[in-house]
Order: sequence, then structure tokens, then C-alpha cells
Amino acid sequence: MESNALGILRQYDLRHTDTRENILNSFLQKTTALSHSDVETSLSDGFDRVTIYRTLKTFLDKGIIHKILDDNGGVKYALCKDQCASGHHHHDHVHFKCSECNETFCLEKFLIPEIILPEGYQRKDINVLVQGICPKCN
Amino acid sequence: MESNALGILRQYDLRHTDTRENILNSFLQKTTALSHSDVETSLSDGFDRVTIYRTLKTFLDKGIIHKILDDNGGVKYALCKDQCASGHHHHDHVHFKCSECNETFCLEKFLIPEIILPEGYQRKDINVLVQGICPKCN
DNA sequence: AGATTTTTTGTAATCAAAACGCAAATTTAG
DNA sequence: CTAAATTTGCGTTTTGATTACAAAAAATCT
Repeated sequence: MESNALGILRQYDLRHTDTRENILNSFLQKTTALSHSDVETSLSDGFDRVTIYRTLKTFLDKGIIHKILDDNGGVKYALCKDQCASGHHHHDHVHFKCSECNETFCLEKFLIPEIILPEGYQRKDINVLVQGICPKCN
Repeated sequence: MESNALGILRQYDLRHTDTRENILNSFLQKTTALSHSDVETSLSDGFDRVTIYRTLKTFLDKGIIHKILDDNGGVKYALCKDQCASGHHHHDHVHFKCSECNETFCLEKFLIPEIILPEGYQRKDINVLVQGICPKCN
């Protein structure tokens, strides 16, 4: 994936707007996953809540960002590193949430081991959230 | 764990009330995980929303039920089968959500494989949600 | 049983998160 | 530059969740 906002927008066939550029830059600058409200506060110019919802949904649909489940029933988002296309996310890495600093990270290099399912269950997508203490808080 | 509501309440040192008995029975009767609103609609007598929140929290704290993350940023609950005590949940099984019927199941017999973490990350709790098609919808 | 203490519940109010419809503004294409 | 299509902002509404407080119910103790 490109590493600048405009390039990404072009690559994914999205119109270039202030909101999208700014939100993408937020993701590019942070190493942690961002919730809707994280995104909202990361933007100095006050973009509308609803616009942010829609932008996140657009990015999600296009395969630019992926969802990360939060333990308290919330959702965070982070950039997809590669091999995600429109409507086809391919993630096999582990997510880690630190219970100390409450940050969530993608452990891109650490893949989800094979998970055996009972007969008849068809796997489509897997989400693994490990909670614990991150190196910084340790 | 006992398989009748009153027994469970006694076992966990909880007072026997209508709400608790009814909510426990909802869980005992269903094989799927229930959200707050699932519980609410499963009760014929109209118990108050707030009471249901509190009851779920109580059960959670006592180790009677456990949290299951939902992909859309929600939380569902299901009975703990065993080895959970007050404040000490021990779950190592996989959760499965069917994207067809939207039901979530505990796959009690299917354990989470060991997940390798980078140096310095300290694991405390793991949550695995597999999404796909369940046998009934296949 | 009856009275007391403690816990639990219901109500109302509050607050935040998320969704929808529509009109205005912006981007792209011609 | 103009027109068409998309995106955005705003008002409104719905839903989810939490709090404070008074009423009700459960357990305890004569």
C-alpha cells in the first residue's frame, strides 16, 4: 500500500476530499488502532461526526482499513498492510490490546495459527484479540 | 455448573429473585450467546432494562456468564461451563458467529491454539471470534 | 410470624453512540 | 465553465448505557 494519503485515494479510486486525506493521515501517522472518537479528536479541523462514520465505512468497504474488536464492545480501525481488496479483507495477524495504556496494536508479523472447527462450520473471517501488557507499560 | 437456575444462584451465593431466575433460564434454554436486547426480548414478563444490565453485570462478575465480542462492536453473553470463579474467568474456547443467521455459539470443545507474541508482550486474556456459516445455514 | 436490615428493583433523567433524510457544497468529467 | 455525480454538514431520531433515588423484595433475627 502507498504511504501517502493522496496515493492511497487514487489507488482505491476514491475522490480526493479534505476529510479523507486528513483521516488517512491520522492512520498513517499513528502506529495504533483508532476508534471513531480517536479519529474525531485527531483532526484539528472539526469534521462532522457523521462524515467520519461514513468515511470509515467507505475505507472499510474498499479494503483500506480493517476492523479490530475491542473488549468493551467497541470497534477500532487500522490500515490494511496489503492483499486487501474491495470487499475482500485478508487478515491473519493477531491484535493486541494493552490493558494498561488501552492502546491496540496490529502484530502484523504474528499470524493466527490454524483454528480447528467442528464439522460443518465454514470459516470466513477470524478475529483474534489478545489482551495484556505491552512492552512500553511493562 | 448446575443446570437449574435456583441451584446456580445458590452455588454462587446470589439471592433468589425473579429476574435472576428468569434470565438464567433464558441462558439455560438457548444454545446461542445472548445480547442484552436478546435477553430483554426473551423475557415474557417485562423486566426493566436497567435491571437486566445489572443482572448481567452481576453474573459476569461472579463468573456465571462470560463476554463474547461481536463483530459490529457489541457484546453477547453465554454461560461459563466450568472452572470460572468470581473475578477469574478461564476461557480457552473459540467463538463462532454465523453471518447468515447472526447467531453466536461457544465451541466449547474447540480450544484456542497457542498464540505466539513478540518479545515483551504479556498475555492475559485471549478472545477468538470466527465468522462464517454455521451447519444449519449451510 | 413479625420486625429489621440488606439487597435488589423500577423509574426518571441523563449522556453518548450511531443512523437517516435532505439540502448545500465540493469534486470530477465534458 | 458548466453539468452531473458524489460527498459533506446539519437536524432529527433511535438506540445503548449509566446514574441517583425511592420503593419493593429477600434474608436475618428475635
